[in-house]
Amino acid sequence: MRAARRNELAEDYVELIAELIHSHGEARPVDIATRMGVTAPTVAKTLDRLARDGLITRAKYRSIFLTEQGRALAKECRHRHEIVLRFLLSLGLDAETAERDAEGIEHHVSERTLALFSAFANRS
Amino acid sequence: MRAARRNELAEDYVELIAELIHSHGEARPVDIATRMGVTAPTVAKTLDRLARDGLITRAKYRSIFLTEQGRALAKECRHRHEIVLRFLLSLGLDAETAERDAEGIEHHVSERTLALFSAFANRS
DNA sequence: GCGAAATGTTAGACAAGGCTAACAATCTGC
DNA sequence: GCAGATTGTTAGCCTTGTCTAACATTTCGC
Repeated sequence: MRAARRNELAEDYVELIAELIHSHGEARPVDIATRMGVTAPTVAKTLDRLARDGLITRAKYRSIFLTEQGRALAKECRHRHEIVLRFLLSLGLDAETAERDAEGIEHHVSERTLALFSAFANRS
Repeated sequence: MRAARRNELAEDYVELIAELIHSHGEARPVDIATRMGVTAPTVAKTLDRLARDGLITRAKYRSIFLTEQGRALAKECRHRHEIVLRFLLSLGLDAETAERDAEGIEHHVSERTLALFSAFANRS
């Protein structure tokens, strides 16, 4: 039973939804589409999957809410993202590249690696 | 025109094929299936796509060859993989976790980050 | 050198993640 | 408070990546 593999897309959506709610007060599909660089129907279909998987709740033509589970995932993702980002910056990477790379890397670091990243960023 | 996004699966296959050719003298679907943890038909279909994309050549019931383009990609991937792996090890990560994380991370590091990883591994 | 085992292929199903086209609802500025 | 703009949804298509079932070929042991 390997499984439990990270669903990167779900993590990115949930993280973004949390961020939109925080910064805009609500998460609307149009903003998600813009930020993710996909079309509105793609967002709609993906949101349906997230709802099916219990990460969000939504109603037709209404903005999106995170479930308890969604909030927990978003928090965990943000935490991982922060550590990877701080680590890359402390290595000397420019802010823009650090942000881009962090988004790719954050889904692939083990707990152990994350701990080392965190320690490195803190001590340097 | 964003595009040119890395095809992780293609990279993993090509890297593995190069490795199998190097270590076993040839790359056979059965070994690819084992190493990738997928079934034989999945490998067959993926190999067809790689052939379509000009990365490998193959003939029915024969082992697989990399094209010039495939070899170039394999070389580039191996190079990236090596750097990421050495970097993680030099950070103090255990070999097994380093190998696993490197496989995930190698597809997401920019040239710039790679250079920093390399420098860090060399100086420490 | 033949029959069984191993390997490879084909066919067909399915889910995810993407798109365009067409339509429906909501919001906004007079 | 209505018309037009914006936003959201639905339908339908496509590719990728995965599987199982069935069949074909090659290889190996004797």
